[in-house]
Amino acid sequence: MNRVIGRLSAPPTLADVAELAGVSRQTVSNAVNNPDLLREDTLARVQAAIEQLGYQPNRAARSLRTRSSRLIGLRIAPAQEGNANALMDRFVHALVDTSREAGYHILLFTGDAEDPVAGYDDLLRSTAVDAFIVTDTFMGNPAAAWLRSRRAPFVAFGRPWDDEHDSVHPWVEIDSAAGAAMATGHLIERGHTRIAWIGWRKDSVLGEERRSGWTRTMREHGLATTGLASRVEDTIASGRAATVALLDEASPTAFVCASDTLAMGVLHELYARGLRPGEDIAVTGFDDSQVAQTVPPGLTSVRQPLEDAAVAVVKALEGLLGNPPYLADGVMLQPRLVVRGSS
Amino acid sequence: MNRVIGRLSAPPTLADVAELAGVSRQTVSNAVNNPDLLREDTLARVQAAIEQLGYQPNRAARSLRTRSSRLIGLRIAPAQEGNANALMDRFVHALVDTSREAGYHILLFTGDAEDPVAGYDDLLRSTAVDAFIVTDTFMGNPAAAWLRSRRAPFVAFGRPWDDEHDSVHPWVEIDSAAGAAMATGHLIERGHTRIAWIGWRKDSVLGEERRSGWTRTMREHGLATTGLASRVEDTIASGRAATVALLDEASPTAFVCASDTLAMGVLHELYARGLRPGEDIAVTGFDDSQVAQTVPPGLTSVRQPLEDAAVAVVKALEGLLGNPPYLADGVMLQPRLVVRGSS
DNA sequence: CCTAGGCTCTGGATCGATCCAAGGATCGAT
DNA sequence: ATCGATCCTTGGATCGATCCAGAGCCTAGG
Repeated sequence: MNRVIGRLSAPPTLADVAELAGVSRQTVSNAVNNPDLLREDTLARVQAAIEQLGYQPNRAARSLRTRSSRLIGLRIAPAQEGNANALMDRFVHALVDTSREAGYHILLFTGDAEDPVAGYDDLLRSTAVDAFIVTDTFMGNPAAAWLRSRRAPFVAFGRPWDDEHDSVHPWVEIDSAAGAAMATGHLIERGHTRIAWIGWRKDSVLGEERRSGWTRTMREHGLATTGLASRVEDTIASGRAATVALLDEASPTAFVCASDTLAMGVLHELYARGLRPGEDIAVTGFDDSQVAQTVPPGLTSVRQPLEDAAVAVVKALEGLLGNPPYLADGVMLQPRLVVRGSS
Repeated sequence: MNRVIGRLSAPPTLADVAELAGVSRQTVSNAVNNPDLLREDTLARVQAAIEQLGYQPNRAARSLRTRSSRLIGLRIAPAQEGNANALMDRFVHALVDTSREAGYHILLFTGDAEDPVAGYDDLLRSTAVDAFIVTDTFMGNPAAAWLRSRRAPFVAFGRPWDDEHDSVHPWVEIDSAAGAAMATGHLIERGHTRIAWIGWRKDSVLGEERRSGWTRTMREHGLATTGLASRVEDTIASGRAATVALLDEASPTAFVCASDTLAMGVLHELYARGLRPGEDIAVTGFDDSQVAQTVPPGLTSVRQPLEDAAVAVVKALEGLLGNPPYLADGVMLQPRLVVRGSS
């Protein structure tokens, strides 16, 4: 059976529109890009022709001439399973929405596990994207330093990770310490005094940042922190192990965790002991993941304003790619606490 | 303070390579696209020049000439919160990985809520992408029918949704009925006989599909289904309400759910009643979401082979975009059951 | 009446890669 | 030595949009 497979019929070009409207190509181009250069009646005629033919500029041709693709590269790290972090998903959605309004599309890519820079390099050299958004900067992301050395435009979601305070690229960050402080303050309000911290290992800048929010708030209220902190890997098993140790040695009545994953570790141990979160022991997480939203009785969690972050990122991108280019200031956003049954 | 903002220095062009290697542009082009047309020593010389300059073909120029962008459009629906479905995330990851190997990149876009076709139309008319991947076909997605009418190449993740058995586009689907059957069979093995079903409303084709897996398996084992089925919205609250009704009226000892979200509804009610999932009442979900993986004591769930699905989708795409184009057959993949504490 | 200057509009060149048709080199056979 | 065939290489045209320089028209001012 010989069946014709769908192929696009050739779309109309600028020249087609020009002919129909009885003007030159350049005039049509102006109608699209600089409408105020045209006389009113000409503009109307051209727009009618555009409408009639359903004309849209060919992206490849435009991109070739203007040397800009209106695509933004976003590298996505391998999906992690067995934890509760689905931050990226929400951020990507927000980003796609926001950048569409600014006339940009998001191009996804991955790289080798070995060479974190490979994917960036390819896209850069083939001039496939105008800029990048770099997300996991807190881990000392080598891609960012590399991009900077290549003078490639990019915006970091996360503050500059190195000592260089004189940052040469825009960044957007969410105030993690404030988030942890909120969670801690909330538990104190509820009458807790022995509040434990379960966070990441000391080499995580972001982890230490979040921890400082807990430490600060405890201190402000004259509460002791000694023996109440634990720093582990970001897995459920580690969170659970930390819970066991803390419960047995320091008998806290509440846990503030650096991630929803760790908080789930706490919930696992409570479940095993037949304790009820929110009634017997309070727990808070970080990220407001779907897990936090759905686990019974609901996990109180620090929600990051990813939608606002996306807006700020895109705004910074527009600055970078604008003419003249403009280097936007760093932006610090405030998270908020979503209170649920676990506290 | 006047600081130079990063701009890319102009990348080398084909002509640059040609000059360095002492050959013509076309020869360099052949070295890249049809290496076997060159004599061995010429090829080596050109490749050395390419290496030395770090040359990569300009995507815009290539795309303009060949009328193909090597980009695949993927529309992402607005992120849904408060449920447990994070299917898309895993699928997108798998897709990005797989399509990279095939030389494609994934372009994300969204559309208006009102006009589901708008985003497709723009990308199509501006020849921004070579093809689309359409994901939510089971809901009677109008985009698919529209794409077909425009003769635009696309692959559906999900079977053709309408009556037209003579499908004119490739599809990849996961055998939902088999998944539900697995879950049901697993519970029967564990000794359950009164196994309830909580699924989606009757107008969901996919929902009825999954339900049939439960019905069939129950029947095969001579078990009654009367009064044991419930069809509701895909929310935690609905799932919980259905659980209440079923527990009170039909006293099942196990629940098979059409989604992890509904299963979480069951867990919520069990939690409220002080019942322990897996010990007092067994529960299974669908999709193996992060929620299923992390909720204590773990939710048994049907895991879809999204990585395999991505591979099949990309293979079908390569067929569609190949020369000559080839219309791949529909592919049906089998899910597997991930057993956890809830059963 | 003439010209300067503003407003519109135009045609040719250009971006960088690939398609195409034809040119040159090489080789064996006659 | 000549010819044809094969293999490799080449310059010009092309994809569709935008940049650029300048042409035509009109009005205001001298």
